[in-house]
Amino acid sequence: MGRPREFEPDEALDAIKEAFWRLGYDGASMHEIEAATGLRKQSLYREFGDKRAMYAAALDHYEQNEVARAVELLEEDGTARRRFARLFDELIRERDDRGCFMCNASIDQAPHDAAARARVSAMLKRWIASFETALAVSEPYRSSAKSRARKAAQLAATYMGLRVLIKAHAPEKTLRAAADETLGSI
Amino acid sequence: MGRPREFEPDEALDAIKEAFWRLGYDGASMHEIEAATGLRKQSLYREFGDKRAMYAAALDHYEQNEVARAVELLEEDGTARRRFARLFDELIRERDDRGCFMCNASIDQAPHDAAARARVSAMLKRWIASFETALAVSEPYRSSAKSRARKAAQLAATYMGLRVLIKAHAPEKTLRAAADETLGSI
DNA sequence: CCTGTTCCGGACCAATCCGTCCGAAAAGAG
DNA sequence: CTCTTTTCGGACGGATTGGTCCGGAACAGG
Repeated sequence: MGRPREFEPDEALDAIKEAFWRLGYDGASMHEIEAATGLRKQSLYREFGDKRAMYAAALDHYEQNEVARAVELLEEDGTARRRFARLFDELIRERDDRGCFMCNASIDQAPHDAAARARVSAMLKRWIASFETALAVSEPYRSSAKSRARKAAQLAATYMGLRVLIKAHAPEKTLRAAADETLGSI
Repeated sequence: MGRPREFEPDEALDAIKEAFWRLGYDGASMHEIEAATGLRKQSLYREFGDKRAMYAAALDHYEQNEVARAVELLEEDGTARRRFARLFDELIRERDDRGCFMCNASIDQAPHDAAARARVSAMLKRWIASFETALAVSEPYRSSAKSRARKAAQLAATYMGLRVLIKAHAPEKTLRAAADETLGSI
């Protein structure tokens, strides 16, 4: 009974995520979010709560989509090196200047927002775990937990660093060099 | 003639930098900056202009101090590997959770602020150039410009990535592993 | 003394922010 | 039709923001 909701919550959340991702928490005013979603603020507040809750939901949405997609990419076939080459190649080819939403959140919101901090922390664990899983298909990483953990940590640092360099508009040659140098050591 | 200025501009700028570094551009209100510097807003506006100009000056101050200090650390004696080990060791030992002011700026201000973008870009170039200089004391990097550029790019990505991981409170073991893995390949 | 500059502290302003509330229209269920 | 719920659009409030301005006190040089 009652008038049915006219929007798709997941689509709205996707637009909210996009706004926060592109503009940051402070940069994305409720006015911007209204424009991005095409919804009025009451609809947004009723559906998601306040702005903080929208941000937390946006981070969750990022994990369930962008992060999950990268994890799947690492789970496709090929040697460990081949898998990471796919990940890094796509990263450099797209050169998404919104950066990594998780990295952005860790810098501009995690210090003030406990909910965001918890989500960043959980997402980071998932990243590193999936790096280890992808490494484990090849030697010596399958046999040696130590070399697996070390290489996963290095790859994680390189990945995050590349995303920062992309955001800072480093030349493609630098990005390629950094990626190739690390990929070659797998 | 006239009453003399009672504060040291460089000390004030240092406090301003600290506030922006710790809180971000939006998080550091003029009220916070007054508290951080111990000065009233008129003194600040007269000395530095508006808030944007203070942020730009803070970035310059960061380059002339923190970045310059790291560059000097890389110019001390030792093999290339030893030099970067010093840099990374200090990074991990301090685990400064303000993060890298340049990285922070590239994420939360560079997209909207052309002056900040230019400073980030210049600082990044300086970083990479100093990495190449430090590498050039050892073979094969002295002889091969190509391997020098590649390794410098990798080290830059690793360094930025480590700073993000530190900000995200990754466990020390992960940081150490990432640093050691890359240092070992120099 | 006089003049010029800075300092303090607060008043003030216009804008923006998040969030709530209202009224009227729309759309489904009973 | 009557309920109930959602949607729209805007008004509204309370807080905060960056920035200006003012008055009086402090401090220097002439």
